[in-house]
Amino acid sequence: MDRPEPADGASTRARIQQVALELFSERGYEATSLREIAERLGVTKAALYYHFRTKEDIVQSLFEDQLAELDALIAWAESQPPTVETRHEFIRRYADLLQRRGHFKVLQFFQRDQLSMQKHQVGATLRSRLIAVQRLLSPPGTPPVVRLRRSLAIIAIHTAWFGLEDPDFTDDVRREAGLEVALELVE
Amino acid sequence: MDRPEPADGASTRARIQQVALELFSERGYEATSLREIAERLGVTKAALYYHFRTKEDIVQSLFEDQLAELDALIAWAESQPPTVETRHEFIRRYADLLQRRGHFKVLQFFQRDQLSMQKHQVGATLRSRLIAVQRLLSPPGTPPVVRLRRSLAIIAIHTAWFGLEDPDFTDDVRREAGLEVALELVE
DNA sequence: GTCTATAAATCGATAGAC
DNA sequence: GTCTATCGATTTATAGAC
Repeated sequence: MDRPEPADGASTRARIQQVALELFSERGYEATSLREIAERLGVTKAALYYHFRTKEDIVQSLFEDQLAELDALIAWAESQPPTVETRHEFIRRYADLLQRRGHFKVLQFFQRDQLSMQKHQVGATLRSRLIAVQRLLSPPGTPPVVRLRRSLAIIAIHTAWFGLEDPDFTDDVRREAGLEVALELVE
Repeated sequence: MDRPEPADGASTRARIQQVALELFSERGYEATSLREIAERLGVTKAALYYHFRTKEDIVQSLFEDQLAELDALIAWAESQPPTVETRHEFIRRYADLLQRRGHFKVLQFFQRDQLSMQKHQVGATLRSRLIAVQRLLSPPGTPPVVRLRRSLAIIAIHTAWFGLEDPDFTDDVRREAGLEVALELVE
């Protein structure tokens, strides 16, 4: 199944993914051409097509791991009673998920380029999962103000990671602040 | 300065703006071609160029009014003492601004297509104004957790308008819920 | 003010050599 | 696995008739 890894470290495939996420995050998916990705990598456009069938395949590969982990987290939460303890534990696990392997970078790109992502299958799927998270925190019948607060709990974690400009904030500060505010919002 | 208005109601210029915002909001700025805008309007592409010099001019015109009002609001807030009363009044005025003339629709488009908008002058300007709002609510020295809460106050108003899927929510419910949560977050 | 026609550039994707 | 070369489609924008 796996291709052999070259001795020079990151595989070309992984380097394409890394550079693509960089450029997509700077300019947006639609405004980033395969020529630009290839140039920053020092290869030609045609080389990309050896590793990915289409441009869409590249962006899809960026979301895959994160989507699988999010699916598992949602499945866990749906097996639990809808109590405040479950919501607290969900928030903690969601915050862990985002921090692991820089997953928040993919989510930041998704949030800032939502409209481009909608027309791709992986974008529509991630969107539906985020809606599932909302439904899970706010079952039918939850009053509007409480629903808004619980929506903001998730957004608090996102904002802690990529909504605060201050370069003084360390990863630890962001993590702790996001958790503290999110936990009080799902009370 | 003003062009005479045709008798049939909305000027062609205003209809271009309306259709452009619709399509930009559906598919994103980059993925929307002038051909599509022209087709939905029932005119040819060339007609658009009589009313707007470039595609960028169209999107710029969508932000102009809102940017001017936001500038005025920021100027007002900067003339006030940074007290909790000022923050409360700012939140109320900001909520009013968003509701007036459907301004939240433009902001919704901006938020969902941030990356496309960054490379246009009007997008960079709006972004800098939103950062100014944050700085205003959280002067230097504000602890991270408090800063996060105050950032979320603005986001609460945005989310009330275009972040909650429920079609049962009326404009009044959204307005009141947004205000209530935002006000408690800037305490 | 709107049209037809077209210029000039760029894009995603493919063919085939090496 | 990467290259050169190119195809076909689409884009923003313009020229000039009406």
